[in-house]
Amino acid sequence: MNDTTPAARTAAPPRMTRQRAAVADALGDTDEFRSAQQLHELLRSRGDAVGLATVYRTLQTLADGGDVDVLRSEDGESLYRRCARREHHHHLVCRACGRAVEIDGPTVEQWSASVGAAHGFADIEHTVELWGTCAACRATDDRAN
Amino acid sequence: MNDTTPAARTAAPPRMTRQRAAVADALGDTDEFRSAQQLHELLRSRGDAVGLATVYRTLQTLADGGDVDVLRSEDGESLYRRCARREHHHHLVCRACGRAVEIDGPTVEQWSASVGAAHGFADIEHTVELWGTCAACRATDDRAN
DNA sequence: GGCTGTGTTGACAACCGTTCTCAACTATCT
DNA sequence: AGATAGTTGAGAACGGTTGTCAACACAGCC
Repeated sequence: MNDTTPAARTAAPPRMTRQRAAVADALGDTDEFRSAQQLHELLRSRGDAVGLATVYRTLQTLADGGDVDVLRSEDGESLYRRCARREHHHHLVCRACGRAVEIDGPTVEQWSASVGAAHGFADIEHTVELWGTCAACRATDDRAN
Repeated sequence: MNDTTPAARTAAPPRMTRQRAAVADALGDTDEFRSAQQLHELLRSRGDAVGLATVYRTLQTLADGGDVDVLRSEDGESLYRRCARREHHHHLVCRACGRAVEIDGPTVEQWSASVGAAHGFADIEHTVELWGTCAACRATDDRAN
């Protein structure tokens, strides 16, 4: 009943590949939330192409490990970004370019827990995201008009 | 330059049909958020079937008119429900059954506006939803174990 | 009541983001 | 170098949603 691997339970020793490095690198560059498809395209245009499926897989892995934050755009697309801090936080995101600022919802955590309890709900999670148009994008917009 | 219709600008006089009534009725029944597909199935099983496309269209119309609230489930599906109040509010939603309670985020409105302004963002909107498991669903769950 | 004309419907195709499949590939260990 | 097992990628499949368009049915009119 003894395992051949020392780590026993965890079946998968992760492996460093060009593709994973490329995706991680692309995320490291920016403070903007990016979709899987955008990243796929970005990598392709950079010259080190990575299969779309691999981009999705890698992002999912990174997200599971807490290395990147995921959120859903207003039309349901998943957006990814590497945030400065790993602790729970929220975002103020630009609808147009994806640029984001990490913010705290000071009272949100406690509030959500107590509201949940008050109504007999358990395992409370909360979604708190702010959307807006950043100054840079507004400038671009004005110029276009 | 005069129109044949009295209302001029608004090109579309809405028309009451069996289908629209059925969808509205199905929404009136419950305090649970339901997906378009669930409603479609519900109507079919009730005997007064409505085409899936029509369900989607009707829900969209109702949502645009502020007659139903829409939110995205954790896996991206759109969920609809007729809420008691039309004013802006948030929800505490059961992950399992969709049952929802309308809640206020007392300080959220002001907070989001000021955070947005502080970072030079305009047209701020916020997404604030609470997810949990309601008492009834926990009971069902326990019984299953 | 019947006519008529325009908003509405529904079966089906198309779309789009995402996940699955599986044979070829390659990082890693020996 | 060779063996092993995790990884990749092209393309198919999937699931929710929207578009298409000919048949249909409300609503006003005769």
